[in-house]
This record gives sequence, structure tokens and C-alpha cells, in this order.
Amino acid sequence: MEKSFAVAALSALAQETRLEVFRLLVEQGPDGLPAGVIGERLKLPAPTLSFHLNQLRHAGLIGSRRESRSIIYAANFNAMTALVGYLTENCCRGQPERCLPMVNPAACVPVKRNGKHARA
Amino acid sequence: MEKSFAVAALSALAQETRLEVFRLLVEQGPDGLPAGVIGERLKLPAPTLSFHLNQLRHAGLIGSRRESRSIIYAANFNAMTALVGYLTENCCRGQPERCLPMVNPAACVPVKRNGKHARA
DNA sequence: CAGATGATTCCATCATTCTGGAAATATGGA
DNA sequence: TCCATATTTCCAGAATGATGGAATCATCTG
Repeated sequence: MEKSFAVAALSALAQETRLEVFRLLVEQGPDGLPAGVIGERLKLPAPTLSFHLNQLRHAGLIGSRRESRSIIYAANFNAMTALVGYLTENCCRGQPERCLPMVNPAACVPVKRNGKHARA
Repeated sequence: MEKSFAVAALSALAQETRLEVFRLLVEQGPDGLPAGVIGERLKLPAPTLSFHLNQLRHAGLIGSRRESRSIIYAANFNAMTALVGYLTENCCRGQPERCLPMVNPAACVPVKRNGKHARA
């Protein structure tokens, strides 16, 4: 993962409204939700929601598809995983046992992607 | 984890310089590094670095201790884990198999903390 | 095509954040 | 005490981000 991608993703999530939107979509799973429903649940004016959905989409954290009049948004789970992996990458110089007393091993070596960071 | 904590942590990381600092400290492990060394490695003017270290510290992502004239900063691995857990919490309405085709199980159900989100 | 519905773009306003020089504070050594 | 080192605080200018009303675009139905 690129540093600029990570910054974009983190910036997108670093805002209360967007974080709520994202978590709602993560909870929903791959099926996602139409913009209207999201706005209804989180009580957001349409332009505000649209702005935030755009930020999340440009950051690659969510995807969208049109379905009749609605536009359905869904979390991008690959991006989520990649971001988490980027944050925790190389933790403790590859000696995760050094932070294991404090964290779950999975968080320290989370992304098993063509074996690159795998250790467990 | 509180929503406001998560937003603070994400805001702190959503900035290129701070993300670099944090990743450097994650790599260093619990021993951490003195501010001066961080500034040297990342080529940052002291006031700029100090500003960013403060942001990270206020967000709870790093801790500091004085050691003679130096101030040593180290990543807070508990906070890191909690943040990752918050992002991925309840993914796919507790049916992680729905996003498993896309992500590593560990990323979907990462934080085993008093059994609250544990599933594997 | 006309009307209704779902969503986006435009844009001005307001608010927050980043940057680094100069000055200040803390610690240790001669 | 005086000086050097390590780091922080102060501050102001520059840049970036959020908000929501009005207008616009896209799609479906009759």
C-alpha cells in the first residue's frame, strides 16, 4: 500500500460523520445501502452526505453502484484490510513478541497477502 | 472505544508527517526513540516535529517519558489495537464469512478483548 | 412528455489545521 | 553560575476542509 493512499484513507475516516457512514457500511457487508437510507439513518442533509460519500469513495474505502434510481454504497473490505496492515506493518522490527504482551497477535501481523508479512 | 477517541486517533494519523512518525515508532517497538532522533531521521524542523508529536500524544497513540535531556516517544500498542478493532467492529453483522472471501479473518475479527468481539 | 423521486454539483461561508522562526523552558556538565 | 543541548511554546500567515440551500441531473412511472 502506498503512503499517499493510506493518508487519503485515514483522512477520509478522520471525520465523525464519515466514520459513522463507514462503520455503518462495514456492518452492512458487501450488499451495502442506498444513499437515501444512509442519510435517513444518520440524519444527514443530502448534500452533506453526498460530499462525505464522495470523500470515502475517492479514498477507495467504499464503492458504489447504481440500482435503478438509487445509488448503493458498500464498504471496500480489501481497502480496509490493507489500511490496517499498513498501520501495523513491521511492528517491533519483526519481533511481534515484543508488543504481544500488549496486543493481539492478529493485530500485529494481520495481513496475510501473498505471504509478505505472514508470521503466524 | 469511544467514537471521539477514534476520530482523534484517525485525525492524528491522517497526516503524512505524523503517519511517518507513528510508523517509525511502531517499528521501533516499546523502547521508542528520542524526539531528536525522530526529527533527524525524518528531516523535520524541531517545532514542526514537536507539534506533530503533541497531536499523536493527545490522541493517545504515543506516549512519552523523559530520560535525562531527551524525551523518548513510543507507540501505544493498545491504542493501535483498539483503533483497528473499532474500524472493523461488527463487520458484516457478525457474519464475517460474508467478507472473508475478501479479507483475512484476523482483520475482520481482530480484537480479542474480554471476549467481546471474539468469534474465532 | 410531465411529474415524482433519488442523488449530485455549485458555491459562499465558516472553521480548522499546518508550518517554522524566534523565544522560552528543562536538564546536565564544567 | 554559565554554557551547551534537547525540546517545547508562541504566533501569524497560508492552506485545507466542512456545511447546507438552491439548482441540476438521472431514472422511473403513467
